[in-house]
Amino acid sequence: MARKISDSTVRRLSRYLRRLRTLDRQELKVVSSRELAESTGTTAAQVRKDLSHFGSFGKRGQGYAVTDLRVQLEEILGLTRRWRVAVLGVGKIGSALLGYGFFTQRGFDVVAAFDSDRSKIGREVAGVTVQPLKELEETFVDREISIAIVATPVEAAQKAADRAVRAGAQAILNFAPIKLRMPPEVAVREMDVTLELEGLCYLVTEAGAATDVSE
Amino acid sequence: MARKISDSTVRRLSRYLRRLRTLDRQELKVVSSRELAESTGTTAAQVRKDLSHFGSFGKRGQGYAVTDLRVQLEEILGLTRRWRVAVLGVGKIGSALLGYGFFTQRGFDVVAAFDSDRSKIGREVAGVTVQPLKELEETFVDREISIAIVATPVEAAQKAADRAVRAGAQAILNFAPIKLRMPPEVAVREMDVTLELEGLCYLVTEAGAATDVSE
DNA sequence: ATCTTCTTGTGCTACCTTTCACAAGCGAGA
DNA sequence: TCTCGCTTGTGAAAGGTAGCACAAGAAGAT
Repeated sequence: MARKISDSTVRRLSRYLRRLRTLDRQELKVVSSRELAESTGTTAAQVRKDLSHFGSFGKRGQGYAVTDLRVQLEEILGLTRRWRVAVLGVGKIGSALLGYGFFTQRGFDVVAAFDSDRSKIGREVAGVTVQPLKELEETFVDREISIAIVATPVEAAQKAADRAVRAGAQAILNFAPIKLRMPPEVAVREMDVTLELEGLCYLVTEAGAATDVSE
Repeated sequence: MARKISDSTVRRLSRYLRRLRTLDRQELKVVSSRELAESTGTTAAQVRKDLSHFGSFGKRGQGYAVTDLRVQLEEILGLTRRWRVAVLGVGKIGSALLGYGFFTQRGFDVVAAFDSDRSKIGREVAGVTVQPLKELEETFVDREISIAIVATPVEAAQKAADRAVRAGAQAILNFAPIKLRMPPEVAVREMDVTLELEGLCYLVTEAGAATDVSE
C-alpha cells in the first residue's frame, strides 16, 4: 500500500462511504459498483479502480457487502477513531462551524475555539468556550488536538496556522482566502468561497460566449 | 479560444488575480511569472502556461504589467460585471454567508435569501429579508439572479437547486453534503466541509502509518 | 454437472495536466 | 550597433488520471 493515492480518489472514497452509511441504515445488504457510481456521480469502472488500490472487497457476480465495505472504507480513511478539532477565529464562519452538529455525528469533536477579540473571549458558542490566542499552544497539547480549522480574517490566517502547527496540529482546513505556506508533513485543504464563485462566473461567462458565437 | 480550460487552471487564474489586485493596490507596476508563482503556490512555468491559453500578456525580459494583467484576468473570468446571488437556506452557513462582506467587495451582490422555516421568514439578515420558498421563482426572474448558493439541510438541497435552475439560475455553489444532479449547462461547485475533513484524516493516518513502518 | 447471468478486478489505451528546456524577444549599457 | 542579462511563450516529454473491454469468478437454474 505504498503507492500514492490522489486527492480526487480520496474525495470519491468519502462519497462512497457517505452513501454506504445511508444504505447500511436502510439495512440494504449488497451494492454494486454501478449503484455506488450512480449515487455519487461517477462511473462503475472508477469505483472499482478506486477500491482496487486497497484490496478486493467485492464478490464477482454479486457486488459489495454494504456493512463490510463501509467498515473497510472507515479504516482506510482513518475514521475508526474520533478526531479532536479546534476552530481558530470565531467570526461568522467560525461560529457557523462550531454550531454544525454534523461534525460530532461524523467523528469530529470540536474541543476548542480561539479568537483575538477580547469581547468574544469567554463567550460560549455551541458548548465551546472561546479562548484567547495566548492559550493556543497549551490547549492544543492538553487536548491532543490534531486538526485546526482556520476561520480568521485573511491577514491573521498564516500566523494562526503556523502557531497551530507548532503546537502539534497535523492538518489544517483553511477557510481564509490565502494559500497557506505549510511544511510538507502538514496536510492542508482549502475551502475558498470566492475562488469557487469566481470559477462559476468563468463557466457561466464562457458558456454564454460560446452560444453567442454559434447563434 | 475554443479549447476547454480545466477547473484547476481556472482556480489558479483566480489566485493570480487575487495577488495582482494586492500588487496593484501597492502600486507595483510589473510582476514576473516567478513572483506570481511563489505567492500563489505554483511554478513559473505553470503561470505562463495558464496565461498562454488566453493570449500573450507579458513582455519578454520584463514580466507582466500588473494593472493590465489584472484587467485581462477580470475579463477572462467574467468579473467586469456584478453578479446577483441568492442564498437558499438561512441556517448557520446561510447566515454566515449573508454577512460575509467580502462578496460585495468582489463583485457579488447577495440580493435574496430563502428559507422554509416560518419563524425565519421576514427576518432581515445583513440587509437581506428572508423570503418564503414559494417566492423563489418570481424573485429569481425579477432580480435577474444567476447564481444560487445552496445552504439548506442535505435532504432539501436537490429540490432547492432544481427550483433555482428552473427559475433561471445558471450556476450553483453547493454547501450541502450531497452530489447534486444538474443539467450539463448548469455550472456546479461543491463546498463540502466533511469531505475535506475526511480527506485530511486520510492524509494524517497515512502519514502516521508510513512513519510507523520506517521506524 | 453444465450453462447462464451477472459483476468484479485489471491490463491496456486514451486523454489530460504539469514540467522541462530553450529559442525568441526586450531593454539597458557600452 | 552590438552584446549581455533577463523573462516570456511554447513545443516536446513526462507523469498521472480516467475509461474501456474482457477474463475470472460466483450463484442459481436446468
